[in-house]
Amino acid sequence: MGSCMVEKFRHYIELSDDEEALLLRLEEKKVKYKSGETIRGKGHESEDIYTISDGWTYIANTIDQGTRSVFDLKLNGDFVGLGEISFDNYLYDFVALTDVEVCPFPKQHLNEIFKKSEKLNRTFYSIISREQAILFERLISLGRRNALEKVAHLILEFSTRKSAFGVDIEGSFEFPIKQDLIADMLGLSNIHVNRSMNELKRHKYIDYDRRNIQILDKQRLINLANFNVNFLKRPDVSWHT
Amino acid sequence: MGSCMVEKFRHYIELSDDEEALLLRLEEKKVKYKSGETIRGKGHESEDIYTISDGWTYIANTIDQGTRSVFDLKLNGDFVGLGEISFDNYLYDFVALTDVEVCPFPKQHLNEIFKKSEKLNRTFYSIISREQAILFERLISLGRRNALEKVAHLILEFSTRKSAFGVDIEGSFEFPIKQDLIADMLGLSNIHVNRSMNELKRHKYIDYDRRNIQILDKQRLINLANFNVNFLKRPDVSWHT
DNA sequence: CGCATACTTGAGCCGAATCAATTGGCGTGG
DNA sequence: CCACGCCAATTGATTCGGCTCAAGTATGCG
Repeated sequence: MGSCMVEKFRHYIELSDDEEALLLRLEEKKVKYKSGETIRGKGHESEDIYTISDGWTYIANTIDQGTRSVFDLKLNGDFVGLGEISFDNYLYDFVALTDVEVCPFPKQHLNEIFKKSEKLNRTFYSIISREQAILFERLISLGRRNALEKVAHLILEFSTRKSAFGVDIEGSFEFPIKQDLIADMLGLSNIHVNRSMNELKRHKYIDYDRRNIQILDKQRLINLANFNVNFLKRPDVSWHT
Repeated sequence: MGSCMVEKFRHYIELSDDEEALLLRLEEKKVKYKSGETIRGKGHESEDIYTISDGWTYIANTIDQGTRSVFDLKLNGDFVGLGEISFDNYLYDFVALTDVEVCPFPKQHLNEIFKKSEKLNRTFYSIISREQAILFERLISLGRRNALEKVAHLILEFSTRKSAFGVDIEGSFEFPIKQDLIADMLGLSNIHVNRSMNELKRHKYIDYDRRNIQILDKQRLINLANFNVNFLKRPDVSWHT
């Protein structure tokens, strides 16, 4: 099978052969990690950027042995480290949530890409742009939504992010995330996450079991969460035209 | 006086004459806004990126006539719109907090810069990188700090951001921000922000009046807020070497 | 001097945290 | 194939931080 990354870029732009080759180079090396392993710890010096080729990972910060903030999940086709590209040491932990396969590559490869392809350079700005939009929406959740809305919004966010490139079978999708992790993403306690998810289930917004979620009434969920359907849309890379 | 932007870039890198000219072009046009004016409303189509040449502004999102999220303040020398570069419409409001002077310039100017100077291109990645670090720290505040810690952290953040390029006179600095705005940055009510600030004052962490804050015991404040002194440090742009 | 816009303070309430069990699922080994 | 043990999910009781509502006080400005 072709590279997930190349496929993803093809959603944004047309790729020349040279450009495809440049991208393929980012995924030459593949490394596997087991669920729960820290791929790259906070403070660890690293010259590498990563691509997720299979599985789920997350970026987090732990203080005080017990309080953790989870900034984002990184899925198949996402980059990790782009936003920290100018820091010598990684500021946060990068952890395998499921068993994963990731592709580390040196930052220098990016410089080469930037140099050789204006179009790819712009696409990377787009990608960072989208990452920032996700963070902004998370800030809204954390600051101004209650627990039920937070959980609802998160579910919609990942439903959308998954279905962007995968299959969306009747709103049902894989969601192998422990409630503790959701709690640390949303600034809640795991217990309250549980209560909120059960309330969503009880009121027929969603249904779920240990590893799958099904959205039963998407529109009502969107209303509840005040979900902005645009913020995850495919970024535009042709602002030069 | 020279351009603030050029001066700021000089903190990061050496600039050739050509590069300086490219940057100066971004600040050719200057526009003034009065305190409270919306410089560029959410949803408004815009081809422009902005530079702040004087004053304070903020980026925010308002829903429901009463719930607002303020993502960040943008000060002298900051960019606005970089992170939204690939969206046709601005996703959020950009508002003048004090009387300000801003410099709008078309996105196309950036493409030219990226094309002509690898070094400047990398510097822009660095700038975005730092912006992201600020957002991550805000996520920690919103998710896992209590009101007192949130306020303490915010004060330290802006103290640091101001002193990076300005003068830091005995920890006292201008802080013309209404408590409502702090509340909407931290996900609190204005009333609770008030109580928290007064508690910080009562316990001699800080002193303040309507427009200035003075940090009385920086180390104690840093401990309270669990402030990471590194996250705002000058990003590195030489990751290619 | 008077109005408007913050800032301040108090009382009561509520959403979410914490503490404390209990249940259920699943992998492992006997 | 079942029993054990672990870990996540669930449920209940209680507490508490921060919100809301409601007044009152500065501060600045025309």
